[in-house]
Amino acid sequence: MARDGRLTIGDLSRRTGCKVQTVRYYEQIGLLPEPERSEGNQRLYRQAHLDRLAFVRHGRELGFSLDAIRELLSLADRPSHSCEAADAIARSQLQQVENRIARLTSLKAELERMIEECRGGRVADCRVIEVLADHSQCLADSHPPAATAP
Amino acid sequence: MARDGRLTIGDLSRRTGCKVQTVRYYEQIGLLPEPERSEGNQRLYRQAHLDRLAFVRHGRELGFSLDAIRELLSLADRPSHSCEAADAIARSQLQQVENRIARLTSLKAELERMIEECRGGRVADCRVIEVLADHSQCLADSHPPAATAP
DNA sequence: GCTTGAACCTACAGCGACTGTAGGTGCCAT
DNA sequence: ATGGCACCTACAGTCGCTGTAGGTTCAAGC
Repeated sequence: MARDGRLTIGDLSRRTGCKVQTVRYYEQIGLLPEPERSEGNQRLYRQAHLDRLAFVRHGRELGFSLDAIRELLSLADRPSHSCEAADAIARSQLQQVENRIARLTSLKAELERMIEECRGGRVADCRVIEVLADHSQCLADSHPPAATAP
Repeated sequence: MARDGRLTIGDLSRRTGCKVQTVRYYEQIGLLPEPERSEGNQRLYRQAHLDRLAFVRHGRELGFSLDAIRELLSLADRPSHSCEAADAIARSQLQQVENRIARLTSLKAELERMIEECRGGRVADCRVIEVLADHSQCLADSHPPAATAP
């Protein structure tokens, strides 16, 4: 830790579990304010930066987009306002999470069915390949794209 | 449909629900073989291309990565081999889907808790903001990054 | 035969949310 | 003074598409 309770970017990174590059990225896109610099041009952060970064990370862990977090931050900066907007953002996030769970649950069922019926023989008889090749055997709904890996 | 049962890229697109650009993209990354061309340089596909594309799309709907699909395709091309590898890919995919469901379920619980306790007052009292600001109130596990939108 | 307009072509930029690399500078301990 | 790590900037790459610009081909209608 730098003197006067100032934190280097590495300190910030260790305390939030957020990579150094990601901190710089957040600054670049305007999610974190530019901190002071040392004489040698290194970033020096204060507690307020740490709090703000923790807020961002926590939002990300809850699946909020950076845009949603940006909006939540700007709401948090005006504490006397109504929290209707924050509530709406959270509700929409909940809705999306529920949709994803539903979709993944049906994928899970189909994957289990595929695997269950694969008896470890030759590829020609493999249900995994067969099910993929023939959509008509499929329970899952069609076109919407699958979730990407986290 | 072009003559001789050949399909244009638009036909392929309509029959698989896969956008024209995406078909060209799959060709570019080597997931689909280059088809013949007409005299005017337009792609002409056969049934085999349609089957292969349907396989790819179905795999994507089940959440497989393009790399996993590439491997499944190469297995499908050698039908006399053991299907052990295909089974392993499907099992690993199932594992990932289960992990995502578990993670999303705990996010859902925390979002519900946040929303439940937000009584629509001022931002200063808003649980949504408060929970985001204070990680110690959190039930969700920490560092792994949140799922991205599907 | 000619015109129109949709469908096709290539090449490339952009999305979100980072992550990694190259090449250089600062800082601190020994 | 020197070693080695942490820091700096700038930019490219990841995944799986999607969109755009600017041009060509095709089929149908007149």
